[in-house]
Amino acid sequence: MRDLFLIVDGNSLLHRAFHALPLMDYEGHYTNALHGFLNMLLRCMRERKPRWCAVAFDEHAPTFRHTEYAEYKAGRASTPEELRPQFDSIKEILSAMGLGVLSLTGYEADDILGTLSLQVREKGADALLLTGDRDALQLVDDEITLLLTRKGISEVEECTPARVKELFGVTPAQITDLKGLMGDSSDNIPGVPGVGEKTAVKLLDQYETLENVLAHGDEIKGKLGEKVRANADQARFSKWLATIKRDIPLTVRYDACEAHHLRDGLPALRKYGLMTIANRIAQEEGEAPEAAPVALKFSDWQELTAASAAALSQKEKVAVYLGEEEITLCDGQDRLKAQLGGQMDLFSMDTAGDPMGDCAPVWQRPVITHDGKRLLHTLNDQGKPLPTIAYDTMLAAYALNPQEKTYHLSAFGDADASGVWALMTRQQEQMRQLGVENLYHEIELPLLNVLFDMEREGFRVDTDVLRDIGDRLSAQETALREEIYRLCGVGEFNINSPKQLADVLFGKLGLKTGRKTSKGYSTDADTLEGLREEHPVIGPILEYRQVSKLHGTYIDALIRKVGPDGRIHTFFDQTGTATGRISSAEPNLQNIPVRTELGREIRRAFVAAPGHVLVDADYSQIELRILAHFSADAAMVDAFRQGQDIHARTAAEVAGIHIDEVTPQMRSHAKAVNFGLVYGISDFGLARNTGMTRKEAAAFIARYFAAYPGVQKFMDEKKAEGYANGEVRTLFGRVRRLPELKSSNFNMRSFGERAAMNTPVQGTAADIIKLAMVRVHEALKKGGYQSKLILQVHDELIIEAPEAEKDAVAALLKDCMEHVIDLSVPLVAEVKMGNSWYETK
DNA sequence: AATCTCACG
DNA sequence: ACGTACGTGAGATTA
Repeated sequence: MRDLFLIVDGNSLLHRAFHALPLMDYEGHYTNALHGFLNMLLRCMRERKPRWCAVAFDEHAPTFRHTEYAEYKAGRASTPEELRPQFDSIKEILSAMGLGVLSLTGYEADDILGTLSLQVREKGADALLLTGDRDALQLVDDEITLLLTRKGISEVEECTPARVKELFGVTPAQITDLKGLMGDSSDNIPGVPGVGEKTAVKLLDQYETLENVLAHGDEIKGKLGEKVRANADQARFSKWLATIKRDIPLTVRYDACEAHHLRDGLPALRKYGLMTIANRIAQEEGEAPEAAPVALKFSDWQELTAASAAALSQKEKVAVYLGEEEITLCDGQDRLKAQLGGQMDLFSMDTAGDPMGDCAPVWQRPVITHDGKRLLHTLNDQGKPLPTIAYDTMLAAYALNPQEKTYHLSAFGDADASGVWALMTRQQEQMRQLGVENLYHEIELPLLNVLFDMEREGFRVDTDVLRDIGDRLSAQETALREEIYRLCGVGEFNINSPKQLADVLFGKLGLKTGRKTSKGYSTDADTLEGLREEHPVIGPILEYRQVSKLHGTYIDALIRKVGPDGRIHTFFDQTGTATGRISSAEPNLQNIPVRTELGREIRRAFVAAPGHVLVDADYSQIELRILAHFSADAAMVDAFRQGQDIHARTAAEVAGIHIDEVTPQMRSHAKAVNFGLVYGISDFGLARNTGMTRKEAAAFIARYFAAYPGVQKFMDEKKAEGYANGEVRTLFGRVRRLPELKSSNFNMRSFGERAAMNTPVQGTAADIIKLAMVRVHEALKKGGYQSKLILQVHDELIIEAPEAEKDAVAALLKDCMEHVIDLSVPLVAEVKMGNSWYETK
């Protein structure tokens, strides 16, 4: 088999990858084109196994003169802001992989493809071209094959001379002649006016080349002949424009294009956060993946035995990583490994009946983990002693960037204990530089243990209550379903299907349509609410939606989650949100219904254990208080210091009246504005939520800012800060990066601006309640209480307390929450107690 | 797997 | 002019 040289049009492929993939960022850098490009390139190399590979790029000569050529170039769109830096990155990565990176001043990538493919053929090898640019089809012959990307970059099509003939009706060599005649509007090539594809193909069929067509111009009859003769020069120029150069002064060192050193690119790939690609290459090279890009020399892996574990447990700190199939330990020097299920594994780490035996001590040491909460659960489930988590690389990674797509260890390096150790050494300096050490040490790390305890405790649920409600909901569902079919009179259909429902409402019943979705017309509650008066079926549909949602999400699903201990153990995700909030999943206990009476009934099932009560405290208006603190706006600070009804005060300020004169409607609008402020206000959003017109909303906002100039200043400052630094911060220094602000897309930028205004507020609230949780947890332990924190819902904490402790614990909880930090306005927590969550509202 | 809808703060 | 309120998770349908 002949050797193969893969030659890639870097410009074409990178552009296509950029537009085909959504923007993603890694610590403020865009890498979407890198991802797409490398995946495509590596897939191609895996399939075709070329001996050499080179990637060509445009390198424009500086233009001094205004030439026709420069004019033609100007017709092309310039490179987007987010893509430009990715060109340097890809060149760096490709060079590191030992692949050729080719460019020549004054020439474009396709000229390099043209010239190099010819040189390769002369050398007696085959050339394989990879590009998304159909112009390159002219280069195809029996020894030069072209792979053309399709559907963005997800597929490639192999183009042989026969295929070209099929597509264009001419041979590859005739493509330039074809373009000379018919032109190409996408490339600003004029061609001969009035000559289209059909005519051009016919002419070339007869005369073979453009030159021959022109030479026999007088043979061509009628209007066509006139046009060809009149535009001969323009046709020649067009052909020249369309012709890829095949003789540029290019010298390629083949030994610098050998495609067998991909592994050398691993550090560069990791540098740009391209972990999936790096890991795949490491795996393909059939070696243990390389150590993380930090100069740390680990000795070889040793078997984890009683003796070696005991030796390691003498060390001050040990990194532990619990993999799928193995557990690994590392102290920065030695590395131990054991297969789970083997003789010496996690589950025999302590000698039965002798917890201080020679294996156990390793759990008595402070350990370094990646997702220590998970390790604690595993050990706890096995009845093992629980170590102190001295450092957790997952939480540090979150403090460094709360917007990673995943926090799996493999996304940061090699997935074992030595990877954890190496990651830690890297992060410590990074956290110092970013100024998030305090956030990490004082809030995130201590919170890990609090959340572990909360997950372990769980929330007691009375399934009889749930089943009872479930039965009632089932009956309602059936009745409503029948009523809906009757009122529609078009037979049975699936009410849960937005598509079928829209067909019935907007098609068969002819109701007027509202908002559009990507598939059709929206049938969401907002839209239907507007149609309530139009047709009697709307009411029952809305009710049916509510009932079936409650049933499906909060009855059946919840019952399945109750454990043998009669309690639901949620999972608190400490690395899931961009703002610093925690989220709850499997099941989500942070969205249990409360806003409607029917839904709120479900909270009757969330109960305290016998002899216990629930102590529930929630912060009053914490986000607006934070806004008052940040903005130092006199009127807003004053309102909170005086303990006024903030929404009524807002209405009064905006209307310029006394607070006692505020009507319920005015208060409700003011409330909507206050919500809007926290979300990053816009007239559009406010109008959508209040039913005002956009103009009215804009006027309302203007009056608001006139009354609260400090708030306006704060919003402006946050936006400016976002643009200047590419990030905003919370009161505790938590960082959120805002790459959206660099986008050329208006909507993306607007989104970035709203996030710049919202994140400091929402994120500071998250910081505050997290710190309060750490304090409450600590205070309960110190006070010797049996009471346990069991749930957090963003601004609300729930403790399950023995009857005897309830009053003391209620006071403790309120005190911790209100005094966790000193702001310029008071923090207020309202405490309620009851036997069920329903009763604490 | 993506989309729509809706539950919460 | 553009067209979304911020942050989440989950179930059902559809592709």
